[in-house]
Amino acid sequence: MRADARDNRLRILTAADEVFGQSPQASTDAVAKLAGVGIATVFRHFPTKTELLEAVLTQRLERLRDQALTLASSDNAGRAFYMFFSRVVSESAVKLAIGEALIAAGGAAGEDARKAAAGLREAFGSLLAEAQRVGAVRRDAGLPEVYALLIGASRGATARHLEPEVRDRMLTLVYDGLRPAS
Amino acid sequence: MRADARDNRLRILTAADEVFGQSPQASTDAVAKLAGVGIATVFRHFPTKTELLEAVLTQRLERLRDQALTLASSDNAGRAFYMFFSRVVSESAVKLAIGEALIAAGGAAGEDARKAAAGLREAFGSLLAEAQRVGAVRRDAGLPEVYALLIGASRGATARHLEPEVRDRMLTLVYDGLRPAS
DNA sequence: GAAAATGCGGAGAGTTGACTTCGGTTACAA
DNA sequence: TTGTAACCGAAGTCAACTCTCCGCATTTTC
Repeated sequence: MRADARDNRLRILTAADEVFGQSPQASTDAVAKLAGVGIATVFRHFPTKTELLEAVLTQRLERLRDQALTLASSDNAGRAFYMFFSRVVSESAVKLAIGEALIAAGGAAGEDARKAAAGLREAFGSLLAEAQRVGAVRRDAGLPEVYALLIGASRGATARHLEPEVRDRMLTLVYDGLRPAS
Repeated sequence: MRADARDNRLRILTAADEVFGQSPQASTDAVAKLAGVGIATVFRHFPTKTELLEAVLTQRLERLRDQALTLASSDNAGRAFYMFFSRVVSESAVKLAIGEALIAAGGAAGEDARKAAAGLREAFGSLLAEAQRVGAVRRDAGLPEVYALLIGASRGATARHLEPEVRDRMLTLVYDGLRPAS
């Protein structure tokens, strides 16, 4: 692979992350413009728009998974769990919007994105299990519902440009529901 | 207004609710087909697609507000609050998707929809206040964060066709966070 | 330093969807 | 019953967007 090609691919991915982050239904033109390349170049690297969206989504999911894995090796499992939860809610809102655009556009998510999503879910599961083991999260809470709550909280926070204080108070409510009954 | 015109308008609204409920980005053609009228008829009643979406959304929001008001006159404020919360989460998933499509399409929501949304929020606020008065919901929870939680839970439930049992377990977590510390 | 191969960019083909036009039809009043 | 005004639907316009073709530039290799 030629050096300029690899370079362009990276530039396109970065630009796509930025553009789709702001509006997941932006046109491919917009991505090309921001990346400073022609439209054809974008389509050469990512034959369809769906594949481009998927690449961006996969990248974001993997980044989150890595953060979860890093936190999992922390010595305070409870803190790690709640910290990751908060981080996802405040930062990853965009990712979910992209995932939805992808599903809406291409029907089903591609193999890579699916695998990345499963990886993230698994990493989050480890975090949850550890937090439950040390008594920071109630034991009767299963991964499916906690994960749903994570996604919901993220999307609720995105929906209307929630102010940080309101978001934090909302998370307080969520966390109080997750803690073991004292 | 001629009788057939009023009739058609109603048929179009019903069809639009159905079509946009399944896929908010459906074409106007699809709505016309389901309503059994020509495309021009749809555009005569709703000059732009945005207005059609807004009409559907407004209708749904008002329906929800009416349900909230009905429940508010119940004699068990706590039960009324949690029942409404659950109902919104299980039923209104679609409405949020429509609202999002509207915002994505038209930029800002129209006047009618905005007013209907405010009405719903206010009705929900009454429900919350009553529930707090009788001690069914903790007093330090404000309307903004509880409303954000409502929206988030709804959207989390929509995101991935959540199974009913998982959804209920998620709501258990949310409700435990909302109850006063025992 | 030049040939060969590979990547690049802009113009355009093809499709999709919002919105309009116009001839024919139907509801309502006299 | 009949005139007319409003309404209806099919076909058409127009803009936007995804994806392709082809001449040109750049990198690589000897």
